[in-house]
Amino acid sequence: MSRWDPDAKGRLAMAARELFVEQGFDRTTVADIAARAGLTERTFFRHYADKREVLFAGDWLAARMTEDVAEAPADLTPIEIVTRAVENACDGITSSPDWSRDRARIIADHPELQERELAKMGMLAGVLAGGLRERGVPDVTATLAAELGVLAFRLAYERWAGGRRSTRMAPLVRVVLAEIEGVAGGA
Amino acid sequence: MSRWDPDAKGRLAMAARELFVEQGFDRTTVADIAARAGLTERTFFRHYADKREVLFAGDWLAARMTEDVAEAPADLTPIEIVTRAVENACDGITSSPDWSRDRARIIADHPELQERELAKMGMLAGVLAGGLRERGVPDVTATLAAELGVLAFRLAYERWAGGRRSTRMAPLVRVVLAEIEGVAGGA
DNA sequence: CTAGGCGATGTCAGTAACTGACATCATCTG
DNA sequence: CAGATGATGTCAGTTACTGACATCGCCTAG
Repeated sequence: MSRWDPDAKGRLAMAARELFVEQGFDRTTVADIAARAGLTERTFFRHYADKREVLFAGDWLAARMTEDVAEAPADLTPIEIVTRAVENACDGITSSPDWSRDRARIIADHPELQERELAKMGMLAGVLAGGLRERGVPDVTATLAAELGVLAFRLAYERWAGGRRSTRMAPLVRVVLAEIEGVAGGA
Repeated sequence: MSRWDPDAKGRLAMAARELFVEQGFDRTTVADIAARAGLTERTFFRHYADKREVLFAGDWLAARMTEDVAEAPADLTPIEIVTRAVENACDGITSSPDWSRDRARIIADHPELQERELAKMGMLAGVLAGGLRERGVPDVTATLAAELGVLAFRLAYERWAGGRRSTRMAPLVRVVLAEIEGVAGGA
C-alpha cells in the first residue's frame, strides 16, 4: 500500500475512517491519514478539498437522485418523484450499515461535521429541485418538494441510525412524510 | 477605539462586517479585524469561537424563540406556535434590513458560511422542538413542527433577501407554509 | 526501442486559523 | 492603599490548507 498502488483516494478514505474510529476525528491529523495510506499530506488535499470531506466522499447520492428524478414516470406528482428518489438513496446507504452507523456516530460527536452533513443535504435539495425544474415543475413547487424530501430523508436517517439494527430505512421516509403532512395541516 | 474601550465584542463584530463588505471574507484575516477594533487576534478568539462565528453572533434569535414558544396560548397547535415564533423572529431580522441584506450576500458567496448558517438553523430547530416538548408536545410532533417552521423561515429569508426592499418578511412565512402544505399533500 | 508527453505524486515553503500558558493592565472592593 | 478579579496582551506552538516546482511511472508516436 504505498505510493503508486491503485485507488489512492479510496485508501485515504479507508485510512481516515479507521483512524477516526480508533482515536477520534480531531486527534487524527491529515498527516496521520496520509501516512497510513502510504501517501503524503499534500496528496490528501489533491483528492479531498478538506479534512472533513473524506467522510462525505460520494457524489453517488446526488448522481443517483438526479437520475431517478429524470427517469420518473410522467404522471407522478413532484413530491412523489422526490420520495421515490429518496427511498432509493436509502438502499444505497443501508447497503453498508455498519459503516453508516459508525459514520453517524462520528458525525454526531463533532459539530463541524454536522455542519458539513447539513451542507450536503442542502446540496441534495438543490440537485433534486434542479431535476424537477428540468421536468417543467414550477420553481417554487420544485424547491419545496425537494426540501421536504430531504427533510424526510434526514429525519429517517436519524431514526434508522439510532434505532434497532433490523429496522429498514426506506419505509421510514414515507412514515416521516405522512407525519409532516399531519403536522403541517394542524395550523 | 482601543484596548480598554467598552464593548470589545461589538467592536469586533462591526470591524468584521466592514472588512467583509470592503474586501470579502477570505481576504480578511482575523488579525485585520482585531486591528481595526483596536484589539489583538487572541482577544478575537476569546469573544468568538472562530472567524465565521462573528457573522452569527446573536443568541437572541434562539432566546426570543424559546420565550415565544413558552408563552404561547395553550390552545394553539404546535405548528401555529412555531409559526408565530418564527414570524416574530422576522421582525428582529428586518429591523436592520441593510445589514441583513449585506450579510445574506456575504454568506451567499461563501460555502463555509452557508454551512454555518444551516447549522444555526438546525440549532433553532432544536430550540423550538425543545420548547414544544416542554409544553408536553410529543417528541415526533415537536421535531417535525420545529423543522417545518425553520424550513419556512429559511425559505422566507431567501425570498426576502433576494426580493424588493419594500417587501416585508414576516408574511412570507405563512405563504411558504401554505405552499408546503400544498406540496406535501400532493403525494 | 526510445523520446517525449502526461497524470499522479512528492517536496518545500508559506499563510492563517486556532490554542495554551503566562504576563499585564484597569477596575473594583475591602 | 493592597489585593482580588476580569479583560487583554504576548508568545510559542500546532495544524489545516495552498502554490510552485521537481520527480516518478506509464503510455504512445516515431
